[in-house]
Amino acid sequence: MSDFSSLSSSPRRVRQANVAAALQAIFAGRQLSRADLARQLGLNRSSSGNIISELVGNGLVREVAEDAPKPTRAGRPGILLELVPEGACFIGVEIGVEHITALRIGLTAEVSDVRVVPFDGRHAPVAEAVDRAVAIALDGIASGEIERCEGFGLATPAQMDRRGRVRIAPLLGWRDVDLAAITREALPAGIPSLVENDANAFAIGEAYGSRGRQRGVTLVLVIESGVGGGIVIDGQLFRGGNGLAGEIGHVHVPDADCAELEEAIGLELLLKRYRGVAGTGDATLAGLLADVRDRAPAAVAIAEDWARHLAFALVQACRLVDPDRIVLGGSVAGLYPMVSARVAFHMETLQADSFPLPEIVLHEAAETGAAYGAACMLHQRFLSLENDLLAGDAMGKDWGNL
Amino acid sequence: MSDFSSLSSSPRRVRQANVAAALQAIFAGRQLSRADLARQLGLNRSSSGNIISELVGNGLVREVAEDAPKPTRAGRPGILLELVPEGACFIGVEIGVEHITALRIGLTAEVSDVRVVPFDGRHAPVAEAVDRAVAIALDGIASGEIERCEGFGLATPAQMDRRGRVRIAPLLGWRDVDLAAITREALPAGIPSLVENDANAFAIGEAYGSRGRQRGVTLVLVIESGVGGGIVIDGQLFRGGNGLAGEIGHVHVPDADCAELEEAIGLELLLKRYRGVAGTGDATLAGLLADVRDRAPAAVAIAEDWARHLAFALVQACRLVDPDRIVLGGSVAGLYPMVSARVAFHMETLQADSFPLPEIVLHEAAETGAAYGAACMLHQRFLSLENDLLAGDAMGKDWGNL
DNA sequence: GCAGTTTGTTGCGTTGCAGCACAAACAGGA
DNA sequence: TCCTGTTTGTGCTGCAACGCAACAAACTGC
Repeated sequence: MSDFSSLSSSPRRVRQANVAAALQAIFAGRQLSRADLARQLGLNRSSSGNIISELVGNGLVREVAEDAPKPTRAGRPGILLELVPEGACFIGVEIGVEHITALRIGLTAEVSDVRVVPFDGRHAPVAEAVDRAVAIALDGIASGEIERCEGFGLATPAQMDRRGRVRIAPLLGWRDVDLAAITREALPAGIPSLVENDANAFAIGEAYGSRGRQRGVTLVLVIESGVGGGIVIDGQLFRGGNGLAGEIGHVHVPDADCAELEEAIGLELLLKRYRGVAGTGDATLAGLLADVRDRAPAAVAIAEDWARHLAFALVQACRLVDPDRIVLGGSVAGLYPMVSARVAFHMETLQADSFPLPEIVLHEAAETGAAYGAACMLHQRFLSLENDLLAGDAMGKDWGNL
Repeated sequence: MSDFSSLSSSPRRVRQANVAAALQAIFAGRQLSRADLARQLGLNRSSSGNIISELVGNGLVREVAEDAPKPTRAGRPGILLELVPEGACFIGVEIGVEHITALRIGLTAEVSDVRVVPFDGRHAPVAEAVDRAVAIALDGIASGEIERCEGFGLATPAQMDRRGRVRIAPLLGWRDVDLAAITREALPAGIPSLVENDANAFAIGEAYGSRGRQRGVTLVLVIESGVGGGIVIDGQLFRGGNGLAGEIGHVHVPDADCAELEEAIGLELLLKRYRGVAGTGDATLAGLLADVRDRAPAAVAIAEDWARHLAFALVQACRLVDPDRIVLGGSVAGLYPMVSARVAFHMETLQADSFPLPEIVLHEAAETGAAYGAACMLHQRFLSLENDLLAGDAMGKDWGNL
């Protein structure tokens, strides 16, 4: 039976919606006056002021101290408002194959602390890994301000449904575990938690980093040993029916010896081919990148094949998903800037009709991307249904895993 | 600059949202009592009754006349409510290559009138085609009740952006025309209009037909000479960045002589191969279907290749879009029931990991699918921001093309 | 016939926004 | 320097819409 209650509203919910909209608008605009806010929200100035006074009282919003850069317009200048960075904090953690990465963001979604701890994810039972992640996060990252902590997000290279149950995580050796429940139990009571696939989290983080939800469709690829992917539509993660949408790594590419994109452009094949031409044993990604940069013919040939395969898969994705932007992340994506022209060439050749090709960009700070994205998902939730702080009752606080 | 006004609310908007939610709930549930509605909407019974009395006054909702099937439960039985089919009407028209199809649906989204008129779309200027479509719709379909007409939707085999500007329509010979504007001008003032790609409209219609917006992801294929496609997410059409999402017809399939799905499973190749084996000249789709049904070996071979290619493309789509359901429409899809086992077999083989395959269904009534979908899009809009009838001002009535 | 249950309606109270008025703060011109 | 025009922030009043409680009505089952 369908539930339409989310569509209906009551006076309480009206206020809740407006408070949330106000927070999102300030987050997106960085600095706004009460009058600006009223215009953007379509509210009266008096209502805007009322909402702001409430948020200031809660310590989430403050007036900007120095008002030096007066834009010198006619009329009384407004008092600019901004989010208080310390007003809330959100923790994002990634359990990877070799590291646990933990970081903290504030209300402005800027990173205030990062820790990267070596961790052998290949031989770690679920409970142990989660306990370790929680310990790193709570003891190190959020030591002083657990009372302000509004969420704990966990990103892992695992295929899971939208309720946070892991179907399979080949890299970590997990299978059929309820990661959401395990995480919930490992945390102190009262901290909302969330678990997500690492590529999906990465995708959200990339789209979210630049000031809140932006319109449009973004396809994100994370290229390491495997190739993960995620799709973000208007700032919301698109999971598909089984939480597997965007899994571009398993898309077919036409080649003699490798059928899937993951095998064709992943780290393994790259190093295998590089070992064949580099001669000496220590063939690393850094070495390959350097050789390509120096235009060593054998390395360039490897890179051009990489570009061709990548372009082919991207064109398939454009036809099905039609993204505005494609973001490349992961260490192997470092190859892209040197062959971006080749990628564009192949894509244009394949796109028979002259349709606008999406913008392709390289993501920096790829190491912390997934953890940052997990934190951003909590931040996004906090700003969209900000309520319990104000209303006092617990409605909504217990948001499942989604 | 982003606009957050859609997120904020005011008493006016509260009522508007609740009225819309009520209409949607009644539409989805067919027959509800005031108390049922209150429960589904999370409102008080008094508010529910208030909203209903307003809707009854507007002629959109009525009490069910015969209350014969008493479910005999404890307590006073509720008075069931239903939508008034004649409360509003929506017109959907498809301009095809050979026909113009026009139909009318009422508030219950059931078709009340259909006309199919021969029309040579290959040599028709835009303005002429649109004028013809409008004439058929207004004179024939909506003759008596134009005052109740709440929308005119036009579906065409054209690639267009979300503002209704056609980039190119190869089958109709159009290029760079503002179809939305032309349609708006061809209509009498006051009738909201909407234009949409035919495959997209078909997709919406399929997902919408069974009682309002349903959750989940549906991928729709329309297989004729070409292969069109559309994606519906939670009842909303997903257009992608340039309005090209779901264009599965251009996905690559690995084969010697045809590179794209459209060529591999479209009508042309099918008939070409069938001509080669059937001997005599009049090779039709109906003949092929009959031969396959009779297990004629040459025809079965053609059908099995068709199944293999289709399965390959569907698996690619599953990896990127991950739909819950796949719907096959168009005349060529009639081949599917005879080879569904082959399709399933190939898909399972390709899906190395044992992930749940989506349900695949055949769509009936494919001829009127696009026109019906266009009408459904208007119906959907009417039910989601039903306002001007009640509020009196024109806010929202002028919904652009989207 | 009576207890128990569910429904539809009415009146009252509360919440939250809009509209209006007004003081404050600034730019520009006489 | 003063005055006009403009924009901002803040009270105050009114209104729209919902929740709550109470009650009559309608039905089942014992």
